[in-house]
Amino acid sequence: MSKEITSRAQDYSQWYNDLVLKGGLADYSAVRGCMVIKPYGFALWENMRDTLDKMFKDTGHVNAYFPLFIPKSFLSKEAAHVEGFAKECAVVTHYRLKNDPNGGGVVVDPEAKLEEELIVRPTSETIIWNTYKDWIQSYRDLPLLINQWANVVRWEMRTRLFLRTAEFLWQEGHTAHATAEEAVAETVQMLNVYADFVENWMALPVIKGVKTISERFAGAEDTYCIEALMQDGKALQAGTSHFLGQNFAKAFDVKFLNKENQLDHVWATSWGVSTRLVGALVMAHSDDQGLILPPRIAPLQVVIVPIYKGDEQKAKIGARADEIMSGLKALGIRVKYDDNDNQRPGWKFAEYEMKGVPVRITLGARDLENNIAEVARRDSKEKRNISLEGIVTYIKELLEDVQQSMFNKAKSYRDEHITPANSWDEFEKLLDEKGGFISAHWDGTAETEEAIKEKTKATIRCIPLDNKQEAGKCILTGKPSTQRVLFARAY
RNA sequence: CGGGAGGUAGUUCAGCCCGGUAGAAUACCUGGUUUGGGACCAGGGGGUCGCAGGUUCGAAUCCUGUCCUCCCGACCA
Repeated sequence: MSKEITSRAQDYSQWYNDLVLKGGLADYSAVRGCMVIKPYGFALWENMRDTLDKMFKDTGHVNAYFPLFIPKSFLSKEAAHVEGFAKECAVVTHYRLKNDPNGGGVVVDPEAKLEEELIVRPTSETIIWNTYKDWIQSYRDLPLLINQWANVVRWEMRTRLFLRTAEFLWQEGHTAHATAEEAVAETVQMLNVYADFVENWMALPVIKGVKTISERFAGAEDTYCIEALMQDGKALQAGTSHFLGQNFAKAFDVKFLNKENQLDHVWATSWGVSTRLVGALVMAHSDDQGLILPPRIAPLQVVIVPIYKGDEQKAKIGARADEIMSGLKALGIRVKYDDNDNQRPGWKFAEYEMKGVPVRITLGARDLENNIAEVARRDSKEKRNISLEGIVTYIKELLEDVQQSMFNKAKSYRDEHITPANSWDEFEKLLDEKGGFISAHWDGTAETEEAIKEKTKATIRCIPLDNKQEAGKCILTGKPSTQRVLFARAY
């Protein structure tokens, strides 16, 4: 069968690709580094997007949209920012094509060169702050709490479906505040929103923390992050929230009059999550049979597969399935009845397992006689015969249970893979043999961080929030340290 | 951007070394039998061999260029 999946043990990377492609989430495209998100994958993203969007609005944010193109000069206004993004920007230099005089189709019209080149946004801080300058005059205009859903382009050398593509979809929040304290509070609030979403909707436990200076967003004073752990023991940054200080306000001259009638630069934040979350979801939960999607964001939560001989049985089962469906739909459950004659039940079972549908109901003629249905859950593969009387309630509870089980499973895996290391030998051994997060002392210097990365490929993923303070010695240099930080190899 | 592998039917691949009418399995269409874990029989349709040049009487096959993908590295969300 062409739909077989490479096992995790055999080739983890290929397993991931197989899931994305054969699970129907995305396809490669004709454009280097760019993917086509297919309807099933997009439905998943839409569920994530809609949930997050509501959470943003519940915390007082509104949506807006800023241009795809950014004048080149904008990007150079904030030194650290341009440093961070210059190497991966797509640049528009011309605005017109013409027929090739040599007959080779169309060519760029050399006459149509832009006065100032346009950058395809890798992120929107610059164009947004250039705009905020006009929107903000006094403290009464603050805070300004805006989010945008958009695509961005970062010209990556090496791409992977969802995890790193040249173009990706995301949201970016950009807020302006009167005080540093308020901006920091916003940064932390949005980090908590992300953690809440990823844990409670994606069933994926995260560690909240702060990035070291070298891992910080280009142009930020502080970068907060949520870090998740994948099944191969590698960490994945699932979201970031930045306290930008007054860096962009100064670069774009955004000032406001405070209550004391004094002019001051505003304080900023930005925060984002992207379609990378889809990749995280796939890698964290799925198995060798296919995707396993958490019920709360699964495009399809329940599928009903009928088993029948002849039209008469099919009609009877169909009628009963309709009742179950309307019961489920009344509770807001996303359900599909698959009575397609072209595939046999066994094929459908395998297919919906591949696609990670959380719950399957099998309804056959034999079941109708006994007034039951077979209910199978995707996460544990457990099957159980359930009386048709209370099946709707049972399914509702089962979906909650699957959601919770998925989180618990991922959490115990994660917790088992946060390991303290107290010597360099132990540190290297853990990285190579166990993987996951390694909690170790670090002397706080960028040099040591870089040296460790050089030697082991492991980076400091974060300094956990509310980290325990304890005296110790740096894992590499032996210099004094006040706390442990989390190291890991990462995506 | 460096190293390696690859691109032939919707999909997975054979054919290429040694140039001579483009193949298999699966999927698809029709009819029939089936249906509790990826059904079976019979018939049928489908490919500018990634793209562009070149060599040749003749190119999927040889040569050059180019695009895309995968894996490994450097860089990064």
